[in-house]
Amino acid sequence: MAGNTVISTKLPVSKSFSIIILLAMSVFKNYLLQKTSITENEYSKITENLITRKVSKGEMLLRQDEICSEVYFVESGLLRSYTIDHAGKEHIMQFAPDEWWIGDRNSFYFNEPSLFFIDTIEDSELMVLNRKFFDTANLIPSFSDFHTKVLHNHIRMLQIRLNMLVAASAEERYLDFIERYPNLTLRVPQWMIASYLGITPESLSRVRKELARRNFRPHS
Amino acid sequence: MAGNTVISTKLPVSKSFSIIILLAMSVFKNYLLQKTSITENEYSKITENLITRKVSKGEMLLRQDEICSEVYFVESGLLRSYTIDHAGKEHIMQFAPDEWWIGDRNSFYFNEPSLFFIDTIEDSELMVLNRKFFDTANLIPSFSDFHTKVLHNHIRMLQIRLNMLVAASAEERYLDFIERYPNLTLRVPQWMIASYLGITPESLSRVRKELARRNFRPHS
DNA sequence: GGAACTTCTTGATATGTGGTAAGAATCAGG
DNA sequence: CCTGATTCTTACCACATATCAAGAAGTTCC
Repeated sequence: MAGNTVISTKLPVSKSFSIIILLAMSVFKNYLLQKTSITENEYSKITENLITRKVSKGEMLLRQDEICSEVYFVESGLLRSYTIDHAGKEHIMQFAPDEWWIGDRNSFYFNEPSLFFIDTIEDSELMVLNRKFFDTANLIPSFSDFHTKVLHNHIRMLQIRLNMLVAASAEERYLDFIERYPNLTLRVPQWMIASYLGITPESLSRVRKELARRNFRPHS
Repeated sequence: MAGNTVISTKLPVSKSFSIIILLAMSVFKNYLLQKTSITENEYSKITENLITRKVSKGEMLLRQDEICSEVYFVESGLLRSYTIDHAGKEHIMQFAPDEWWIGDRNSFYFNEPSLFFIDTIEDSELMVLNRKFFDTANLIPSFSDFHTKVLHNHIRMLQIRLNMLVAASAEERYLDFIERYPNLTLRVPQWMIASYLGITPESLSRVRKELARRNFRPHS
């Protein structure tokens, strides 16, 4: 991966040092220690029975109507969750690149059949979080607070998307997407972006053509 | 209200007794004692500085770009939250009838400018919940757990709506709405339901006409 | 390196929902 | 109870996006 290449080039000592440290611990550990004030000890304790899982592109991790018994923290790679409607069409609910969480929170929390499918768009490494992890970790106030924050972030994302869907045109939604997720724009096939935006791939292609005609350049 | 009328009719002693108790305490107290395992003492403590607020139909409680510093628990009445797009059109995000919560959770939690407006559709009585209330109440594990549950419910509602918007036609969304919220269907003006569904009032009128033509009867 | 598949584009046409406008029905307030 | 305001309906036309179909470009894999 990119990180390894960086190591082998000459860097100021302090910087390469910190990168080594970062590689030495798991992405999840680094993430949690940074976002919360839990100690290394506490981290070891709550994660002692956890496993990371390598999944290759296209693997399915959750199907509609199954109970979601694991939430994933993406250490590397890219996942998506999506529904399939009665006409057999997919509708992407969420993308989850590095350092994002993915899972059907309702299914996980309420033990209900899941509304959606989850699979991988790229080869990925996941930290697999089960109910026991959340039960234990939530006893630590710092984690619990952070978890509440994650839930609020999720609500925000959903609200913004809902509002875009009812208030904005396909073109506006696309422009919003590439501004909000510039890296996803490059990593994700166009038809998936279309699905996320709630339009067909053909329509997105036309939107892009029209933007090109008007000489639109992203990030300029 | 309906409850008072019931009292004056003859009921088995135990039932009328419980109704009197219920009327004697605030709706919010009854709700919390029922949904959580907090004690009366704890309830008194966390609510000692709270006020209830009577608001008449049409009053605005939050405007776009303001910081949402209060979350409301609806004791009676009906509220809505909505955005206004660049063309000046309203898009209803949520209805909040009796025993629902309403507020901009992100604005409240992250201290950000709110995305939406909140006003009353009917004369209402609200329990006004401020940050201090949540800070104190969340120290009680039973409340904190329940609050997490409320957040998950909110996420579920948003996800289902998002999915309906991208996966279902206007007619399907309307049928889903009247099944999911039969009482709202009667209390809320049709143009607001249209707004909630993401269509124009004219379109909803046509959807209903078409359903009538096909002899559709709700709840049959 | 070529075959098979997937993705993206483009054109022609269809469909669902929107916009405008007008009238009917219903509601609210003095 | 009457008057004005709001809500709902209907008709006609417009427009955004969907659908279908075909071909081009790009990717994957043996």
